[in-house]
Amino acid sequence: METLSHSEEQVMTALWDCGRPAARREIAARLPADCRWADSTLLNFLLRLENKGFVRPEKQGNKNIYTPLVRRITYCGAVSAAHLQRLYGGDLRAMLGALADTGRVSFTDMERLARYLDSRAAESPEYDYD
Amino acid sequence: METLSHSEEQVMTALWDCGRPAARREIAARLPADCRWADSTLLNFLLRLENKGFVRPEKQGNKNIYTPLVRRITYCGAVSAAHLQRLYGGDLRAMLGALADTGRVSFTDMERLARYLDSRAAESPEYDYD
DNA sequence: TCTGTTCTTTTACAAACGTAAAAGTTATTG
DNA sequence: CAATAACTTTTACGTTTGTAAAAGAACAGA
Repeated sequence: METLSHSEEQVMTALWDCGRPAARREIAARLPADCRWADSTLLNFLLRLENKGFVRPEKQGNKNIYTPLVRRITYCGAVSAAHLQRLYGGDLRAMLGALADTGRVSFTDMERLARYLDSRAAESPEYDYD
Repeated sequence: METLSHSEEQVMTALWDCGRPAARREIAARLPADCRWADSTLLNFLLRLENKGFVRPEKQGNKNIYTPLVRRITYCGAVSAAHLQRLYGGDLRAMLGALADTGRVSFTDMERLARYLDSRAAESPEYDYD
């Protein structure tokens, strides 16, 4: 999958947050506060996203309505998998260890995660990809 | 912490893999196969890493010996935390869910992770940051 | 229909990145 | 010591990224 730059990803995230195809203004409204861009800036990112196959614009009057062509979970899964591979050779435990050892994730978080994994394991055998 | 570009990170990883301060040649030897760069390319990345405070070079004869100034786990923890925040708002379960739902992590991996978390929880209460 | 407003598209430009040639310096060896 | 080999430093250049002004198209109200 094509990779996104930081800004492109922020735009895409805002669009996903809209929950449905959205126009420029709606997307802008969902952007984090530190993204107070000129209109043309945002539209340029949307154009780059279109070229990368992440959105399809559709004219509606003089406005464009943008539809996401990649699902959020698909993108996030791919990016996280790449991250995991790049930094930890694919070892999940190593990643969690790093997060814990640098105080980025608390004991409580880890416990919650453990419980989540247990429940998932119990009720979702369809995730056995081995 | 200063962020690293992809290439800079690869160089840093190679240096970490050396396990001790290392010269250009040793670092080059640890680089992944797809990084067959000219000498000056690698040295340039090392210079950029120096400017970002990640390594300190020390002349030894006409060679430079590079010492890492940032520990691997510190860097990895920070990058993973940023990743987690950026894509999942800090929710570990969401990240694991995305990895599992896109088939990037198997049921067995998840089980292993759950066991790891349990053992960590049992024997390492010093990781309680709440 | 004229004109101001709202949108988009095109063009632009500086900074960061990937990559390496050229130039300069130190070591080595015949 | 002269010539060559090994290294590093400096300079360079095309691409991608962040950001927006300028230019062009469509709409809405007087």
